[in-house]
Amino acid sequence: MHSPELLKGTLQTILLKVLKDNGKMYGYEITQKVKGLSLGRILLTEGALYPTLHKLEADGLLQTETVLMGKRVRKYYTITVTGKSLVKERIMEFKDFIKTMSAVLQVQIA
Amino acid sequence: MHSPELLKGTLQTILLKVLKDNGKMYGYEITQKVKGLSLGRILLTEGALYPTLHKLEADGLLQTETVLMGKRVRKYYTITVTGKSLVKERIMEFKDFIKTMSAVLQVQIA
DNA sequence: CTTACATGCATAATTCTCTTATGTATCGAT
DNA sequence: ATCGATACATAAGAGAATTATGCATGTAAG
Repeated sequence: MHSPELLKGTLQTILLKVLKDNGKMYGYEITQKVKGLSLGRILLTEGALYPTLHKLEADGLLQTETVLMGKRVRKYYTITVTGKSLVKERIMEFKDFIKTMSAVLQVQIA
Repeated sequence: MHSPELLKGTLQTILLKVLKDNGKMYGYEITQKVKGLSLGRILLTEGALYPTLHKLEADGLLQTETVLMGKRVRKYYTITVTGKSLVKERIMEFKDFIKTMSAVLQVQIA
């Protein structure tokens, strides 16, 4: 994983986006999906993941559904309508951020 | 200014890069330069700027020179050789970060 | 002439977000 | 039976920023 400092502030956006694209998912599944999409570069830690999921739920951006798989508990998360509109906004902000940073650092993107 | 969360972790890189490109500069001058490059989107606060400059100096990435302008003190910063090689690395990391995030968020850059 | 804004540096208290550590527990493979 | 993967959760601590505060000079407007 590359310098994790940069990830700060992007976790919520990542979670919302992955849930928007993939429908119902549970925590561990999300970590694996993000690991895959990032080619192993983003490894979500549980200490960051679960509190953030809880916060997003408390804020009404995610809904949960607890399911028993055999003897194991699984908590499925689904994005809400509010969450969907927020993720759109966040991604636009992220693109704008990249544009701004590229100008400041004088780097060529893509 | 857009959501400042994203800026986290990029401040050191911004300062080093601006000093690398512009030679000797003082704190306030840096804030104005960054404001210009970012078209007013990145407004560095003093509470973040000065402690970070001090840290970069303590780490041997910047050198200082204090000058009296009339009755006012100005502290000029210059990037060191170590600083120059670090900023190169940091910018590469940043580009990699953008690439990774673009893959995760499924957004088109450029 | 005084008030406000820009220039210029600095530190302290607080907040936010994440890492690291810890705890609990199930499942499958060796 | 033991280890690694699966699965959730919280607490303590670190790091990097914001916000607030303090000090001081220069300059333009009213």
